Amino acid sequence: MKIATFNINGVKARLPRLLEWLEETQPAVACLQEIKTTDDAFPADEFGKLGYHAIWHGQKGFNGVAILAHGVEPQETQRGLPGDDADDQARYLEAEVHGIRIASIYLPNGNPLPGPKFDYKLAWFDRLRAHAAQLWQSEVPTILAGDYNVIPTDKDIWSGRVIEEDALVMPQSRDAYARLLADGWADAIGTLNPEGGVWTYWDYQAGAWPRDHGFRIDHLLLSPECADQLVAAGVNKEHRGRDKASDHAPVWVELGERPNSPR
DNA sequence: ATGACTGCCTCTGGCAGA
Repeated sequence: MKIATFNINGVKARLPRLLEWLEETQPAVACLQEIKTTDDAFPADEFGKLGYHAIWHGQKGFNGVAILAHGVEPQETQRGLPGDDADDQARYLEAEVHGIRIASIYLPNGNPLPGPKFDYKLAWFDRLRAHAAQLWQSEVPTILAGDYNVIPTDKDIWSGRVIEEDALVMPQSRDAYARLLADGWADAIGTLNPEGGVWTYWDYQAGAWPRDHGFRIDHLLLSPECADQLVAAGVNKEHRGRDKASDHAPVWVELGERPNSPR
């Protein structure tokens, strides 16, 4: 079963690209971020034509997350990240699909820093870790998928020098991400590509795409029950090069019986 | 090279993104 995450940078502007990606790669579940639409304008019918059921958490103008599931209704388990009643940004949605709990996460960017946006990012990270610990205790197979807005190490960016003062690489951001991994969550792409060099984002500016000046900020973190089932993971890089593409590429994991696992 | 883009909701320019 393939589970994917895709920061689409506007579900309405990106709809043809998104639909063709679903048709071509056929993920069982797709987590979307930055849908940038209010709930009433979410194009659920278009996904329905391809057999996908959807839940979504929208917001006017920016942010917004969704979960699509092929042939089955996602069973929503959480809308909005717990831990701060004053936080009204649409950045977290969670559902159970085929017995797997799946979160679609759009972690705050955090720039500029220092300042309230960076503080919000770090506080959001703390809340995510606390909620993830609760999910862990439930022992339901879980995948925390989305745009974490963290470049985990210098192996995850084309050049470590270019954005050294950026919220994506600051030690506080990297430490917060590392704490999730230390809690036991497995970074699927990172685990299978220890040498690094895998990108999920290329800026629209400065010829970043044709020069392959990218970095890795979209992650799928797996609970042990899911990590044991991990057979492959990758990036649909080619989709980044198409007309009117998102600045992110889709990232996916394939779960199933591992051929070498003991019976 | 100090440059370079894109979407959104219009206050069609300012904000947000990364």
